[in-house]
Amino acid sequence: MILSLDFSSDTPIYIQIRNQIILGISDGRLAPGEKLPTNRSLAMEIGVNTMTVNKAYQLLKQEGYIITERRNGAMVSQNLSKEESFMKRSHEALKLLISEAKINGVKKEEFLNICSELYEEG
Amino acid sequence: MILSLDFSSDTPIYIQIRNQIILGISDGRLAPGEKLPTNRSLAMEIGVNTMTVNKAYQLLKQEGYIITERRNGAMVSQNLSKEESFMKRSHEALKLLISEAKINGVKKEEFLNICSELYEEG
Amino acid sequence: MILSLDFSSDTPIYIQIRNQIILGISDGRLAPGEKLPTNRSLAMEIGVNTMTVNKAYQLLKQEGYIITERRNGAMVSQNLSKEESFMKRSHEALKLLISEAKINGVKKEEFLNICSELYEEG
Amino acid sequence: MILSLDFSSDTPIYIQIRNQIILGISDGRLAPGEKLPTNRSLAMEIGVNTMTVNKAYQLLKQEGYIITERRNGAMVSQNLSKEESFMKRSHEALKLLISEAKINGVKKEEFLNICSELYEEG
DNA sequence: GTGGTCTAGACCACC
DNA sequence: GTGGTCTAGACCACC
Repeated sequence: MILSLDFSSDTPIYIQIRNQIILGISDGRLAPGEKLPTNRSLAMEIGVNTMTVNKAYQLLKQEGYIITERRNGAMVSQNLSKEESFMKRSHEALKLLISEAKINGVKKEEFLNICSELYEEG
Repeated sequence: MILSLDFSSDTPIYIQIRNQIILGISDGRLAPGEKLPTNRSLAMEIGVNTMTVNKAYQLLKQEGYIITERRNGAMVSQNLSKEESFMKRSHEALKLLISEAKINGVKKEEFLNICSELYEEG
Repeated sequence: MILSLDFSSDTPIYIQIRNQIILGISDGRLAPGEKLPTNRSLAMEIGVNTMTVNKAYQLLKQEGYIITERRNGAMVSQNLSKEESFMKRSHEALKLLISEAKINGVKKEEFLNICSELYEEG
Repeated sequence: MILSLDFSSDTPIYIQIRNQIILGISDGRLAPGEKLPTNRSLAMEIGVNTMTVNKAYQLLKQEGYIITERRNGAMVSQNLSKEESFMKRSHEALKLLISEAKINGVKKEEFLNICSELYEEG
């Protein structure tokens, strides 16, 4: 799995790493139970410090997307949480995105179609 | 129009101001062509530095949501439909939200229903 | 407020800092709304790296005990969360402590008395 | 006696083994004088290294909960009452738990009731 | 001035 | 060998 990072972005690198891994899980490039690269190897590969990778993994672990074991490294969580609270948490962000879409003249049907396609994609 | 800010949030204040104004435009509290408060008066009202308001306005201007004229201050843009720039900007964020929803077990129908409701709301 | 740290302990320093601050809030040495030292000043004072203090503050923030603002530094949260979920989270740790007490011949009344005293203390 | 371990927990395996054995002694599943499995058999059973079991046993021995003899393997200690050493060891942990409970709005009566129930349980 | 992020190293506990 | 912690620096965004 290849991570595409933008070092000049405002989004911190560890957040970008987190986001990329979430996208990977969502579209199936990373399967539940699959091992992730070690801190060191991923850090080497993408040219960042191990602390930065560690921070991303800590966040993903805390969010329940991965688990880390001292002996086996990190792997994608096997029972992804079906967390009811998720939509509550992301409600505000979604509301903002939809408001922007509306202002930009995106009709409801159109917006739902885009969402539908993105959902199918991965 | 009242802006609700959370000073202890991770989201920078100028981004919060921007977001609130976008929500206001979307739900009709701010009409196209309507004048926004001056930097100074808004800064006074919400208790922040004028530079912070200025930064929010600059961002909104750059995104095409408002127009600023030296004489008249800022006002909501009157032709707001430019789908393409929006979809380019927001595609990534929407994709991430949908990916997270999927991983958390939110079914497509359910997600679209929520979007539909939020679209109707404001 | 003075923090007593044990650098030779197995408990990581950032956890010790967190624990000490929780104790301080509990016994009133730190009042809700009170400002905490800045990362830098606390780090200097106790002779650790700013990252270590930062990690402790991040944890306390995430647990809802403090809030951090970029401009004002960190302060004790003003509405401490009355979180119902707390006893659920700490149930296991309490169960273990009580089991140890029992094995060591501490009678129920005695244990409750100790708890009662500790509760009054701070 | 079955040990339930969580390999993805932050708590080291040898500590989890120790804790489970303490819980077992407390609720009577393990009686004073009862023999514990050998290092090797327990290690096999739960799928860990013998060193890990050994470390747990060493800790339990040091805390006075079990006795190890070269010939007979390990067994639950027959005289388990040494209040003082326990209270010294656990005082700090209990104090912290109670402080957190207080901050989270758990009243003293409520806390004592929960302790009382847990004490009866096992 | 503040918190937040990041680097290039290092050491340690666990297994 | 692995993740976790820590240091001594540095720079940046925000305000």
